[in-house]
Amino acid sequence: MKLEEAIQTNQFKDALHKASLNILYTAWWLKTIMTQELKQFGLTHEQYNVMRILKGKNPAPMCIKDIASRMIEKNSNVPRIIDRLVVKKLVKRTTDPQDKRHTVITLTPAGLNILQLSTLKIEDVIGGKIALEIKDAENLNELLELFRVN
Amino acid sequence: MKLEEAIQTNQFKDALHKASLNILYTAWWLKTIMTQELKQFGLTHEQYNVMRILKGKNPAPMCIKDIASRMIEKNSNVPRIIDRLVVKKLVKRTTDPQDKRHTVITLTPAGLNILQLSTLKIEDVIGGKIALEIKDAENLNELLELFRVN
DNA sequence: TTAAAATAGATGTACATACATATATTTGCA
DNA sequence: TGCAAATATATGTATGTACATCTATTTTAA
Repeated sequence: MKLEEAIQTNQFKDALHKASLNILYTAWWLKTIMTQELKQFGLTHEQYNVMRILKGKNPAPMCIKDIASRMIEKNSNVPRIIDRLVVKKLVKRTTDPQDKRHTVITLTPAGLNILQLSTLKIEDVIGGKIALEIKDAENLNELLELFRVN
Repeated sequence: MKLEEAIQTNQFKDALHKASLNILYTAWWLKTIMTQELKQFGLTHEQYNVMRILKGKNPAPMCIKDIASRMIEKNSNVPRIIDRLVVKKLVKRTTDPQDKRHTVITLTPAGLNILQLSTLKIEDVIGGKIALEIKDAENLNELLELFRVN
């Protein structure tokens, strides 16, 4: 859907203003697709994101701070997202005996399993819904980096 | 800041996967800048967005549904955002006598004033922080539309 | 003409963000 | 050594999203 149709307006100050709204809308659109797909696994987008980060180091554990530094949304309250994953027994939380300030988190086998299943599904859907050539994706990445310059 | 640095990884499946994360991160980055600037006016990003939508029809009132249809995030709970603007006396809420199902909202003079001040500030900051040529912005808009095709 | 369906909005709950503050532990230095 | 500062995490509150459900009003069609 075109942006103008999605937000029922074509009153943009200029192309930069429109690009700002377009980025916000596209991010919402993408999150919504992922949220829909993750529902069948009982996961939220953010819980999935934390689990993917954990998988990057698996089977080694990660502390809260290291997880947080890899989150897309930098103000994510990681301890509380972990709370919910612990309740579902998808991760395990223990205190690092080397430094008792650290809470260390590891994926459980059940967590790893559900992560693999949901990742297959997500990649399937993303690949199927998003029809962007490699060349265009690379170009998009460059423009987004430029957008954030400074 | 480069995406790789921002989320402390360079493990992307392909350019499309990277673009997805890049869009989510850039949206978060942009919202954060706006949130910072709006703080001095006691507004959140979403409250500001609702007020801008109201300004588009000002001085005519808008009903909740019409406001919602123009929101970027389509699941925004508009009645509750309005609640907070009413408390701050930035908008007025009345029932439409023509159709009592409709709640109609208008900007107050105070609301219009704060909107104008905050818009000046926002445009200043956006213009100052985002160094994207018109040509690049147009290109970015095209790629985002392509990203959402289907 | 009146009862069912549609429409508009309000409200409840779970989860998340933004941010301030509190607590526990470790480090560093006088 | 011992205490202040730094570090890591937890927790409280306001706001917002996602979504289900409830209420009030209007439209519709038998």
